[in-house]
Amino acid sequence: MAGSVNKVILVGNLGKDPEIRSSQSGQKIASFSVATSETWNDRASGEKKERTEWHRVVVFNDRLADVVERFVKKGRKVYLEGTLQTRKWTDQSGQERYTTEVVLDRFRGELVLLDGRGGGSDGGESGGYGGGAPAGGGYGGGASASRQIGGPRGGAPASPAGGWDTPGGSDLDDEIPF
Amino acid sequence: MAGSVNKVILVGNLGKDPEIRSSQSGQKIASFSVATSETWNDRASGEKKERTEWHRVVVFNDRLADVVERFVKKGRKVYLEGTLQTRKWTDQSGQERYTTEVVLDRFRGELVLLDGRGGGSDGGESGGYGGGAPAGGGYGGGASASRQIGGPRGGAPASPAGGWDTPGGSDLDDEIPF
Amino acid sequence: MAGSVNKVILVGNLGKDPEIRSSQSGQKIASFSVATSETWNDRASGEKKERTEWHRVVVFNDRLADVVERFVKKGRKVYLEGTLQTRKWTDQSGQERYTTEVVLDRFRGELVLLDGRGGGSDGGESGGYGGGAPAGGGYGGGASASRQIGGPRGGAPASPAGGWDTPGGSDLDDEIPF
Amino acid sequence: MAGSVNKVILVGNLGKDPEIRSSQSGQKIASFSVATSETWNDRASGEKKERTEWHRVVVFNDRLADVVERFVKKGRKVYLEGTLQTRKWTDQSGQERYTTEVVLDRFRGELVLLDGRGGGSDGGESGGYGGGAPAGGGYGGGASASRQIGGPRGGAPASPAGGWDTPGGSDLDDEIPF
DNA sequence: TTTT
DNA sequence: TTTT
Repeated sequence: MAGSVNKVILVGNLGKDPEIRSSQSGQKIASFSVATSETWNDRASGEKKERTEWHRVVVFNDRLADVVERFVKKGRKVYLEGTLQTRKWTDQSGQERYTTEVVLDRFRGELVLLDGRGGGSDGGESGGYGGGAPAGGGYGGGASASRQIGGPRGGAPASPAGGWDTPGGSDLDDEIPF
Repeated sequence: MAGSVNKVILVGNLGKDPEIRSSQSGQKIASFSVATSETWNDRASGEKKERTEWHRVVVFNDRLADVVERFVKKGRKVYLEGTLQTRKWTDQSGQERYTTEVVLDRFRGELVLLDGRGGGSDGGESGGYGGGAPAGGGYGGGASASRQIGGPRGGAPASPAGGWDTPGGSDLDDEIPF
Repeated sequence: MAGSVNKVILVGNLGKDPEIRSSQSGQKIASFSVATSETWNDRASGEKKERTEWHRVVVFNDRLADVVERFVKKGRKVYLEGTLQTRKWTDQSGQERYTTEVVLDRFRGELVLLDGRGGGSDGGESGGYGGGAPAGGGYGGGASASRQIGGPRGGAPASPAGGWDTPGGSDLDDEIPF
Repeated sequence: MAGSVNKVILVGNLGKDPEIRSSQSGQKIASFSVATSETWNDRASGEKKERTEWHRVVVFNDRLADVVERFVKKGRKVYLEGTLQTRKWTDQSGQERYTTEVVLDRFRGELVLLDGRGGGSDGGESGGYGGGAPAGGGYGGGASASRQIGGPRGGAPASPAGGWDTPGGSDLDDEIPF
């Protein structure tokens, strides 16, 4: 169908450290669960209530999965954007099951780390994003599925301002042979 | 958890007419499935491929459910925004199952009708949004869960411009005793 | 026009403490600037570059403006959702000017506080969200424009699960006389 | 700043046909204005009111700009996603001015055509998306800034389901040497 | 004016 | 399983 949009935006915390595995072709895949929750005051009882929702997230994207592996830990808060996908599988008893996941793949998906704190209970976090500067990666806290080469956003952002604000100045395009 | 976001944005078409039912307390509930799809050219085979995803949508909101009942039909394209919720249920064989739905409720959710066409195969659509002007309802093609009273957006949008651009003019607040 | 969507989603940090003022009708209005930025490696020079964008945010919503006043300070990171609005005004020289703002109003807009840290350079922050528990307000870190009464999300979230997962159990509606 | 998000989502109609131009480096650039509007019933007067907002959109992305040039016409409804950017310029009188635009660039931005109708007043639209099937382009109504090569979504979407649902079947990765 |  |  032409003309559709399938987008999930979550801000939440990881319940556990991500699982990292590889596809048959060697692509890195990361998966983890993110909790979102909401609180409200029950009108009837006057009590404060809370409902937590767990979201299964799967990252089919080498670069993003690598970011996950290096910087995303249990307890960390992330902003992420992906698509909603339901897959069918068969359980041990032969029954068909369905699982809905938030998928970040090669083409769509964004991941932003939202806190600089350590990743939760594992004090042993080393080289993680939260521990200081990324270990020589230039990872700046945000990553999208846009491109594979050249870092997080992989080049220069659209920056018309440059050229337009500086008449006579060189067009940004000249500087970015993309 | 403080500080979380749970948001789904879909643009897609309904596979069937919505189902309308009532809760025990008399609240109107609407549910329907929305298809999103994406096409791509398979690199290996050179073939054009398509993948369709079906999303289960549930509307727990009297006013929005009413909009759904009146204007949303099979085949129609909608923009909608809701939250992702997974609920547990037990199937006939006593097994636990999980179903993930996009929920629009009293507090969050938006629904926008995106085409003026008839709603698909049912030629008998009468008084529907797609058939021309809404039949005396003032429904303007967009509806949010923000409020129950006063129509789709229930009053006036924030319009500081008015007051600021027209010094001396009456503050919009004066007109909207909310 | 029926069928339109106007939505801005930002995650960024406040450059200064918010300004709080009142409309003629006594409504509280909060405004502040949020910075978003992106970094990339310039392909030509190999240098790391950064571009910061400043967004003007205005909150026309008593309850949300109150949350801003109490918990949102310089340096804090927020998630917010609003609509894009451009207003015309006349400068001192009589020239027409336009300013584009992200507006959270009575009907639309969401604000989520994303860090628990102190609010930046002003060590004098007192009673702020970042400093510990909100001072007797029950503010849970997230707030939407959905309702005025009853707290952040003002009641109970849609929770069909309850009723459905517990056959024979009372409908949630019974518990939430909303 | 690490950890920020700058996102605009619009669904609206074009006020005029887009303008297409080229950067100094030969990159195609498209720009157009999109109207969103909201209607509400004024509580005081009982009148129906409407407020239309115009958004300036600029596409710095060869492929997307090409899609705009071919399929996006006056009156058409589009879903688009971009980033908010304000640029400074100097008017004829030497005064500094600011203009805020929604930017779709090489790295971020999405564009989805939402109606199959003709593009408005120009009855002469030929070969346009709205006139039926795209004229041999494989453009399927949605386009993102994700990649330059290989069509709209440029390959295969993440499709773990395939491999997982069909044990023994070939991993999708095998088919997509990306 | 923020942040990393 | 997270977080506040």
